[in-house]
Amino acid sequence: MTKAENTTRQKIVETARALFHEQGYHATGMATILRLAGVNSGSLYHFFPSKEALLEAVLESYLGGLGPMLIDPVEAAFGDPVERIFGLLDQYRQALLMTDFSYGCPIGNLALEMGADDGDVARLIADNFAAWRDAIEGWLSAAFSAKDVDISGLTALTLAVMEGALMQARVAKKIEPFDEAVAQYRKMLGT
Amino acid sequence: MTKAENTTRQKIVETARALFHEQGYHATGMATILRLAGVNSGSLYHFFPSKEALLEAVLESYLGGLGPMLIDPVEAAFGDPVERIFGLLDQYRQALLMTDFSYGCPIGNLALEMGADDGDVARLIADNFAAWRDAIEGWLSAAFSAKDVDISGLTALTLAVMEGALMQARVAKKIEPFDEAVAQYRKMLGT
DNA sequence: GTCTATATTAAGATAGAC
DNA sequence: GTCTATCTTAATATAGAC
Repeated sequence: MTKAENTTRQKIVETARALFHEQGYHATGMATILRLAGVNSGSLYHFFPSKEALLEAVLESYLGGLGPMLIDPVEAAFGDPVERIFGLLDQYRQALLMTDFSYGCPIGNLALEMGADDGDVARLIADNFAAWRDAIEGWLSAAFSAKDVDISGLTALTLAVMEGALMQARVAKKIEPFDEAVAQYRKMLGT
Repeated sequence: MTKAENTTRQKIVETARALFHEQGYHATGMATILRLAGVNSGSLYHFFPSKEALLEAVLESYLGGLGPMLIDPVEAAFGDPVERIFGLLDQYRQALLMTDFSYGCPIGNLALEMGADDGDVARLIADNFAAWRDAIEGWLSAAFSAKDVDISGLTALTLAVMEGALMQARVAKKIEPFDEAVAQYRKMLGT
């Protein structure tokens, strides 16, 4: 994973990632992935023994991309830990607005669609959530460690607001529920 | 809908509701619904022209059941409007514990799985969310109307906590994230 | 690693007698 | 309204040459 990846494999994972995100896992057929990736069946199954294995690779790519794609840019843009949290929330907000409210959290979507799952997929989803938790918990610790604050609880609430506010705005096809929930959360943080 | 429903139709909707909830919509095959409902293909398609139409009936049943199945019992059990909110949250908590953390919000699950949808299904999901919003907003109004509180924003935050806390506990397969998020929310309400 | 062709099963849905 | 039988297409996956 450290050196440059095989181009074909990479193209397959990126195409699958986009389609799983837009349509969901079960609603996406292998044939569609093959067509959009411009790859033949034999190549895909050379790299991945099954559709589920491909999903696992997608989840690994989310895990690997969390830092470089989301956390690092936000940390570079904002020095204050609390503003980093709102910077992250604003990323979601912008994604909602740019996609006419069709954007959903890729991990949250898969988490709810794959609910019953109990194998590597479930573990990778949990790993992704744990990585998000760690980043947010780090910021909250930096901001509130000296005070009498339940950092772990505040982290759980923060993630709940992110996922729950996104879900509501997407369903209602308007930004208000997201903005309102975030505003209440900000007020609660007391900053 | 006011008189007693056809038994076969009812059985189909109930079976589909359970399977869609446990497995998701796309992961559930018509053959499985037919087998578990003990009904033949011809009967199902007599009542519902398509799988999507069946999903719409399921979503209508959730809408119709929200009051009798969830809101009314909670209102009967708790007089205080704030305790009604926590009574509702405790329903989710109990469901999580009783299902070994496989329980998910049926509407939330479908909302994220059906994201791209744009027809009757999306509208019915939005209607369900709106009905939840109305119930919670009513309780929050009763509790805080006299004070300087953004009732609409607090409603959005409440729903976000419900959905987001449930999602986290389900993914982590433990109750802590749910309890922590709810505790922070309660602290925030200042009651 | 990639190609074409194809196997196999399941999907959603329909036909037409009763 | 219900039955059995079946259609059609799509699904995931494989075979075997190159």
